[in-house]
Amino acid sequence: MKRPKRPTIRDVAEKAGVSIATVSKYVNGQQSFSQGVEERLRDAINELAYSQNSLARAMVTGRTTAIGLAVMDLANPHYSNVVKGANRVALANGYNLFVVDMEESLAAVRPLLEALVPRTDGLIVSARIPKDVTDWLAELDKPVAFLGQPERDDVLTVGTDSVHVAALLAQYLVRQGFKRFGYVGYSRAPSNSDRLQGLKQVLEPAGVELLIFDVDEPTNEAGERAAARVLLHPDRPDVIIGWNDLVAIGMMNEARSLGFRIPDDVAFAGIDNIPVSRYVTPPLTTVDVCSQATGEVVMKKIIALIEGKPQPTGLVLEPALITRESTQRRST
Amino acid sequence: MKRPKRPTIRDVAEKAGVSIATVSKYVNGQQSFSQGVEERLRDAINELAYSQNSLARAMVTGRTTAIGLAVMDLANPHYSNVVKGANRVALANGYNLFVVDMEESLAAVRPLLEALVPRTDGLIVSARIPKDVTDWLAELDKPVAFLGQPERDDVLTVGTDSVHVAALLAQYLVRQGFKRFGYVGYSRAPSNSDRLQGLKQVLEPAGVELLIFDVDEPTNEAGERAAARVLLHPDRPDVIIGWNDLVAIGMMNEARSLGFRIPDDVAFAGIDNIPVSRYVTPPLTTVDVCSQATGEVVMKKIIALIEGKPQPTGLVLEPALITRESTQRRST
DNA sequence: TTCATGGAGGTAAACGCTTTCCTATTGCCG
DNA sequence: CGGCAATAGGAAAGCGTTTACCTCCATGAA
Repeated sequence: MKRPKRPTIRDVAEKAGVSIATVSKYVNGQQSFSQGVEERLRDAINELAYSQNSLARAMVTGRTTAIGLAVMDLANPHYSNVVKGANRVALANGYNLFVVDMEESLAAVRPLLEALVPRTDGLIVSARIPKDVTDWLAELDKPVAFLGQPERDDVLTVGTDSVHVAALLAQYLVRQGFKRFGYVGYSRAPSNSDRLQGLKQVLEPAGVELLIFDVDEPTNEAGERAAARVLLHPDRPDVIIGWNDLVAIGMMNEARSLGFRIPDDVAFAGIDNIPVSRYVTPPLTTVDVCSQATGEVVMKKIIALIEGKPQPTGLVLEPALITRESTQRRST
Repeated sequence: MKRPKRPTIRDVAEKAGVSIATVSKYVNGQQSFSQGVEERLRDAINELAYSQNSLARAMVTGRTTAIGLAVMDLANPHYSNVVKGANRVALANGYNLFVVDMEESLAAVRPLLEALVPRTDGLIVSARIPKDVTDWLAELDKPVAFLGQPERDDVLTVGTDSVHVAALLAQYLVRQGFKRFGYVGYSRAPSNSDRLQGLKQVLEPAGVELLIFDVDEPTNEAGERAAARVLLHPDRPDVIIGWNDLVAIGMMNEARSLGFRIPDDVAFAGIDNIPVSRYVTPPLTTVDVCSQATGEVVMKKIIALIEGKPQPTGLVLEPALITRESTQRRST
């Protein structure tokens, strides 16, 4: 269909009657040229629609001007926002951002990253990948940053403190007068135990019950499936905290189908503050984990690292409690 | 910080005491080896933690086993789903998918794509990019596919028919008895006029009014901003169609804040059937545009193209009307 | 007129790999 | 034990660039 091979620097040189070195210098704006040469070069490039082969360039310079960002699930708005933030900063600094979706398939993650590494100057990887892969990445010859909770203290990690996030939410809910807490976690995430710790830290001293449930994926659908299990529990919670907003929203929806009034029969809260949490009914109480800022910060840091400026390895962002109607009882 | 240069095939060859050709053959499993060599190779590779430099490989083979997908806005769940579909198919076929977010910044799109082209075996680009870029892409030496409405008939394009999508929705709404239609479009998208055409095609014969408004970006926020303009119009519509679900949801939310009852005072419908449209209150009537299937289909086709199997250039998916409560009046 | 100066433009090596084409060794059969 | 095919392993070219280094010519100062 499209036979014509891409033109190379050699084609341009030939057409313009100069050496390839000259073309290279012209394309990269490295020196000035006599009027004749400059003109011929410009014409040749336009006629051939030449553009640099970034692969070949990267091979010799060792720089790709690209950064890779590997996330667990692009369909999760939390990650979409991280990507947004990262992308803006990358573009503003002249880097391209290549995003790859690991699809929660932890097994296949290594080859995927191996393919990504040589194509980029630095990598941002969402945590929650196998330890051996983490270690391999950390030993790499190029900067790597992680999203989430630090697993090693010698590598750049950006995120909020899960313990703190959970505690923040629990404190507020206790103050609201809730007595029986349900937590629907995602045990495959390492930070699940941190969140539990944060909850217990607040709930135990307050003498409040905590029932723990689990979902097998952090999605709306999993939340819907989990809802009945939680709501029909003999000791039904009066407030349910979802692993994230997606799970909480799924549960809340199902709860309504089952005839529960929210928040009066049962209240819900999530974590992440994804955009839609404002739009569901009732609007969802949640904790803002600075998704977009995370992307921005991690990108700034990794660019600094790429450019040889050493950076502190850990960076924790301050979460913010977002209270909405899903936890505000009229009686209170 | 991380001084050690990545090991190359040469390091492995040296350590194992063989030639680099042998290492290459081993790594790519191209021939059998004597026991001694095989063992030394395996050990050397493990000890050095060697992995191929995919850039160098791509240079010589001319194949990257990667596909690029450039979308307008990754934060739009419609695109997230396209990506999901595409990613699954890519992975299943041994390709990596690199996603880039063009951020609606049409000006900077050309350099971005120029960087992407040499790094991939094929490109999928969401339509709505400048004509000259489209043409440049179409002339490329590698397969390109577009998402959306075909702008040229010699290049693979996958999507739903915008005229049809709009008509489908309009038909249903007319049948529901709505009399004054509002349409809040996104005029910067070429398909906006197709949608208008689809609406008019149905509404004019039915003798139904159509008021047209515009948003400057297809987001929740833009919907919220537009809502007042539409709702306070002297000739207020009894049903409002948003450019997409995001806009519709934003408007609906604002409408409720303004005290309108939905759908009794004013009904809303969107387009795309993004996941959250089920979870808002009331659930949003919309048209499913097969986001995920679009991704799957376009990826299958482009892989076929890469592997030399010619494909039909156009492929239109059948949209499906999704009726929900946001347009179901109790009175009806 | 001469000679240093500087800048335009060229030559060739190198980046890390694959692949074609050889060579040399092995195993097998008669 | 001789001869042949089969096959393990190596040498070298080449993918499209950049870049260090070199040459050459024009310019200007003495």
